[in-house]
Amino acid sequence: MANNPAASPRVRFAPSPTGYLHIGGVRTALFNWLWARKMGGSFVLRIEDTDQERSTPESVKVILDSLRWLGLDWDEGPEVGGAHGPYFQMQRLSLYEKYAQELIDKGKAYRCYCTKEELAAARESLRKDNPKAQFRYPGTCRHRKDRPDAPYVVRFNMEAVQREAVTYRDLVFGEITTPNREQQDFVLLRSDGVPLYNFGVVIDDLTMGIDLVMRGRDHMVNTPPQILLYEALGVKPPTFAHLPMMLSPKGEKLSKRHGAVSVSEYEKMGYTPGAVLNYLARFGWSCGDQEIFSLEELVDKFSFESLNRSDGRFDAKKFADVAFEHLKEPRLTSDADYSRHLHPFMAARGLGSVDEAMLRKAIGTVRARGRTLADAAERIEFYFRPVVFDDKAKEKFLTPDVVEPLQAMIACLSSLDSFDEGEIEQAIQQLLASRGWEMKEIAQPARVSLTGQKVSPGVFEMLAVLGREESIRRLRQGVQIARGTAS
RNA sequence: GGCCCCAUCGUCUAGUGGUUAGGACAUCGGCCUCUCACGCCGGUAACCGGGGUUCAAGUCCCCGUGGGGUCGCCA
Repeated sequence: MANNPAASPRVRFAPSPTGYLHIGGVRTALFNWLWARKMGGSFVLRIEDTDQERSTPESVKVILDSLRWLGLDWDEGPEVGGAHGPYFQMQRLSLYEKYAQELIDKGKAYRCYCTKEELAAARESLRKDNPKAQFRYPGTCRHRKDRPDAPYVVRFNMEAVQREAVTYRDLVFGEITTPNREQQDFVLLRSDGVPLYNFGVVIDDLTMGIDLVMRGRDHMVNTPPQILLYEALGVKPPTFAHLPMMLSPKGEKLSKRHGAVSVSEYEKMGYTPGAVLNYLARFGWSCGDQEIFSLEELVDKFSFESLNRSDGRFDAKKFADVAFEHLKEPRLTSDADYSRHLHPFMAARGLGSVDEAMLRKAIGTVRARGRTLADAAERIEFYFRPVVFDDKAKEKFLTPDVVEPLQAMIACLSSLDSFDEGEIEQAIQQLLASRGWEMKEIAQPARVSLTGQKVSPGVFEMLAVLGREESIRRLRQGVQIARGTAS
């Protein structure tokens, strides 16, 4: 691309606090964050709370918490402050007022006294006369010289724009040209002085020194009027980069109808932040054939050249696989991180405090099995509580004929010097060889004794995690059941 | 409908004029094996259509077609 981004960019993520943090929004935030981190720039968080109908403080908290959980830290914004604050638009109203006045003074904007009702009526009558026509504000108040004592909005004056079209170079899509006849005298300030999206964004990006605006392609249509606004103010517009959209599996706009779309839902399902970010990063961006990335790798490898232009469809199965890959690989989720992320899921099962050293060893035995943290917690809990027997498992595998092998196993384990997995396996294999038994004969009885279930990690690795004392205790219990002397 | 954008397996994508069109997920076989997994091996599967340009086009151009975005005192 001819337009090179600045060396030390100032980028921003500007969500509106009207609900949860949408994964599409996370992807936008991620790409901005990656670029800032890679280039040593600044990632600014700004809250666009000008929709007073829908904005709530709870949503602000949810969004901030989600970003923190993901690890997308912001250099300036709510709670951390910064030199360009405040970072809530509703606290910047005087700024918008000031710039609006400047535009009015220059003849680039004007007060419009038309009421919503009048506009709605005009829209309606046009629709009746010519259903195909598109309503545009006719500029009724453009040249009014009087200043009635009535509510007004401030509108941009397209008449003051000389050029026929706006052309800009998008970092992803290349040169984009939009004819100005598509624009109209759009509203800058509402009658209550609160700015509309396009005006608020421009004034904030300008005053916050944002030099690269990276956002979803659904905003591409906002770029020309925003550029017109920068020009009317006599300043150079930032560079723009639009991202292809993430659509639903059916190709529609992604919404809650299509499953989980809020980050917190993935947190609850037991996906790690790294996995969420990984999946989202590979959506519209690629790096050769590599699929799995750590956050550090993403920072290192992100570039605009490898951003895609076409929209894609969200694929929950692929996402689930990425989540699993991250849990399997200690490089991506260390034992410490695994343990930390697993904690809430253990707590939910009443295991809020377990021995950390044992937990970490246990994690090693479920990494290749637990597809989510929730799943892992379920698979791991037997280590930390008395055995709960599955009736069918007990009936099928703890029968009188397994008493002897189980007892031999107990004796064998009792005689070991150390109790690590390798040594256990070696000793048991020797036992099997000497008696002419096969592993498959004793594996299920041992497994059911140790876990109560038919499905579990490998017998040797479980013994090593449980330790000699607990292992023998559970095996003895198995023997008792097999003998029929216990139920 | 106007304007803007996009177009490689079902999905995410590699590919920057010359490839048996590669990888991943999903799917289907098989192997490994103490259960379940992991892992490994292999199969099915794609350049939207039509015109150009070129010795040569998935790659460049044009036109269709299809899909998406957007047309508020929402963001």
